[in-house]
Amino acid sequence: MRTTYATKPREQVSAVLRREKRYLSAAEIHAILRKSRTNVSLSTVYRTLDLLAGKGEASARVDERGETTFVVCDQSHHHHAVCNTCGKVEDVSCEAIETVAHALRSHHGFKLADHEMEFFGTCGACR
Amino acid sequence: MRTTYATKPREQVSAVLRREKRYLSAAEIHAILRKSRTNVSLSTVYRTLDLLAGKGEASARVDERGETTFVVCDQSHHHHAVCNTCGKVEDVSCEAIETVAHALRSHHGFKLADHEMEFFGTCGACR
DNA sequence: CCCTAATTTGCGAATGATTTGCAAAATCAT
DNA sequence: ATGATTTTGCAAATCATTCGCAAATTAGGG
Ligand SMILES: [Zn+2]
Ligand SMILES: [Zn+2]
Ligand SMILES: [Zn+2]
Ligand SMILES: [Zn+2]
Repeated sequence: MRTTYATKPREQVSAVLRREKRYLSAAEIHAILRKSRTNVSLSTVYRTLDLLAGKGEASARVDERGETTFVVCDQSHHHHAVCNTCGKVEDVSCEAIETVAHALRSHHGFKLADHEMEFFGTCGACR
Repeated sequence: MRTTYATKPREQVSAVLRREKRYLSAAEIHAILRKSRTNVSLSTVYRTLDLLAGKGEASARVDERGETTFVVCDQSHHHHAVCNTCGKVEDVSCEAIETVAHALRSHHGFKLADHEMEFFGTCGACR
């Protein structure tokens, strides 16, 4: 039978993501856990991140250095506004896509199936 | 003095991108060149791609396998519509962002500075 | 509780894409 | 052509991520 265990290491990785609310790499999460004397192996961090991403509880993004980073994430369709200063990520609802879909179809003959969107700027707290 | 030479290998890598008009990894470009008996080392393909991306003549994207891929690209701000069937990439002008910027500011207190957007679907030729 | 089966962990080794160092080859301005 | 400068190719080094496997944990009865 294929069940998934709720283990301590998994909860600890997940807790870091929920607390930080910003994109973190496996190595960063591993370092954060270490600092609080919580020993979770890097492999387990990687495996847990894959798990969370698979369940849609986290979403991934490759940063400029080529490292894959993760952030806790709403299950429903939405996009991310990332603060350039503090790194915090806010969920943003997806509107205006209907308009774009229509323009794509009529101007390019392109039938839109999916899309990705991400915003960068300065969040309210950092201004 | 810091000049850039227009060399044969660079032109050959660039030509592949201009001809294919789809996202290609360094390895794929290397393979395509090989097939046409054009010998350019993989290192040079990598270095040329970095160069093109730096000049804004190509834009990069990490595919689902984690490989960085490149496509020839207009210098001006725009987005990409990628065909799920043939892979061809079309440049799409950026509209509707004014609306989004305004909503981000009023609903989230977020000051938009930059954004990324990418579309996936079926192009006119593939329907 | 205690036991067993199923799943997960941690470690170190393997992988695979990208980078780097350096001598030889190519390019460019004179 | 000539010499200074930049680029190339190759092999070795990096570095994030994945894997294999024995030991440790978890879930669920009995
Ligand atoms: Zn902020
Ligand atoms: Zn959307
Ligand atoms: Zn197509
Ligand atoms: Zn835009």
